[in-house]
Amino acid sequence: MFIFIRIQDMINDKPRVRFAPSPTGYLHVGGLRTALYNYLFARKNDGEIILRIEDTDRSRFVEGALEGLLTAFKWAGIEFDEGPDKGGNYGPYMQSQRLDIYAKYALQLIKSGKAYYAFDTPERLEELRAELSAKKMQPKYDKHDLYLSEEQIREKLESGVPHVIRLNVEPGPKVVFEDVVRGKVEFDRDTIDDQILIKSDGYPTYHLANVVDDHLMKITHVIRGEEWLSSTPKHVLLYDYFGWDKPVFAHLPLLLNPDKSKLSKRQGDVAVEDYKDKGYLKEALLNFVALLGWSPGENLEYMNIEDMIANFELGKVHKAGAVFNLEKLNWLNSEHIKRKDKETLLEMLKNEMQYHAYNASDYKEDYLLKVADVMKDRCVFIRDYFERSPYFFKAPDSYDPDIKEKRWKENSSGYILKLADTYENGVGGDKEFFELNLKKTAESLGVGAGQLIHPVRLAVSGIGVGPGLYEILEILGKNEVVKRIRTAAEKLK
RNA sequence: GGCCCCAUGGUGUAACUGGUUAACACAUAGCCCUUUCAAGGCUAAGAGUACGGGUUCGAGCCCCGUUGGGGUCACCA
Repeated sequence: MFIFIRIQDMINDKPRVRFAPSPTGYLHVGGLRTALYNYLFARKNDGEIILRIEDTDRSRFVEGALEGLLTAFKWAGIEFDEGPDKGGNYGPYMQSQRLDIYAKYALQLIKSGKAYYAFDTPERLEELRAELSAKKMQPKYDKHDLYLSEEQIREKLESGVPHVIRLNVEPGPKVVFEDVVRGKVEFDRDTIDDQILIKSDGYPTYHLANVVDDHLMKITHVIRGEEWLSSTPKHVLLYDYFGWDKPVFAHLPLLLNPDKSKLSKRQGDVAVEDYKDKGYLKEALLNFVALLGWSPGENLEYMNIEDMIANFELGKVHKAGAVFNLEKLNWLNSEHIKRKDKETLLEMLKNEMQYHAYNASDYKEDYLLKVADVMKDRCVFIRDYFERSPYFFKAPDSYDPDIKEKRWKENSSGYILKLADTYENGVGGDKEFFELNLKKTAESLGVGAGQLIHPVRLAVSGIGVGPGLYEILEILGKNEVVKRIRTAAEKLK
């Protein structure tokens, strides 16, 4: 880390990082984590983060994919400094719009002998692969067309034989690079394939495009998932062939399924959108995903984005893959809800109402504010306001039979009716009023307060759990309380 | 299979450049609080750091090997 910072200082350049997804139509939570680390790194180090779309596979074109990505990032609150929607000085940021650039650099490589044309048919390549893997050898291109004469090449090109451009990996010393999270990583050159750089449709492959773009876009740190580690030597070779400075590499540990395989759709939700729809707060998702592979130490777990930026260090990223564990995400969600101020919660509550067939305008603002506040310690999701305390939004239309069985006695109707009268005739309406009068009534009835508390809870809420009874009564208000008690006394008789 | 990466309780992580009984959080169990349920507080159980060697006065931290897991080997990214 120190070395990197020094170099930054020397060339007086801010760190520039990028998130470079292929547009699959949705944002993967692993991608979110990668983007987040890039974002945290950029913000922490006063650098810039750009979004670049790696859409060089025409066969995988997905309509509206960019929009989906942008929407997810907007929801998550991750803002890029440059990108296809924002522009910037290093555009275009869609690789499909940079084809001429890649062609130019590929040609440069051909001229220097570091790349060559190849005219193999897919069938021949398939056979070659089959042959090699039958011999238990690494499937690798055999450099067949490297030895074509200039005449032959010109002839084929002129007659329009489909061709690709391949990287020419020559014998030499090991390819070595330093990874911020993993340290020194080395590969023997003969294990590196003559990767296709330009496909027969004229589009570049990832390997060429990302190296060219990272260089041209002045990317200083490449922070990406571990699945890229084994193709990094190809990239390193490209930088060397071009004579360019290499960026700093940091390969992040993978996000795993409970069975420790790479996090996949088959074993659960994988799109950011899914988590949003399930009711996770962006703060919680970000917080959770940040902790998968990184820890600020000092027992810090709950973090908002500012905390994360302040504490983030690439060097502290863990090496091993991390299992995506929903239980902790749930806990963080409740934790983030719990710490929201009630005004914020009110807005969230109002917004959520539409999904539960309620209308925010049917309730007074300060009423909802009290509800928001009193229930927040009991909610893992905002929808829990409706699932755990529906009685704040409508009078109970049924009563939990188990609670009735347990708490409702023969005399209950009479007792709570008497209490309703006391409430109705009393002066006041705060929780002390409800508590005092309940206790007085119990006393005059010669029974314990519990004989009233539990039936009243059932009467006003229909269930047996929730905030303190007197708080519920205060929020509901005297008239509603009296009404609900009388209704219940009748229905439960 | 080749290559590469990884390995601390069930899960996520901590343990300064090797230094006393391996720490925290989630989840689990119990207790306290609350005449409810949560939240909160307290406590418990749960790893001797995959295994085996080595270096060292001393190793979770360093070295070697083994095992296990993962990633990657496309005209996908």
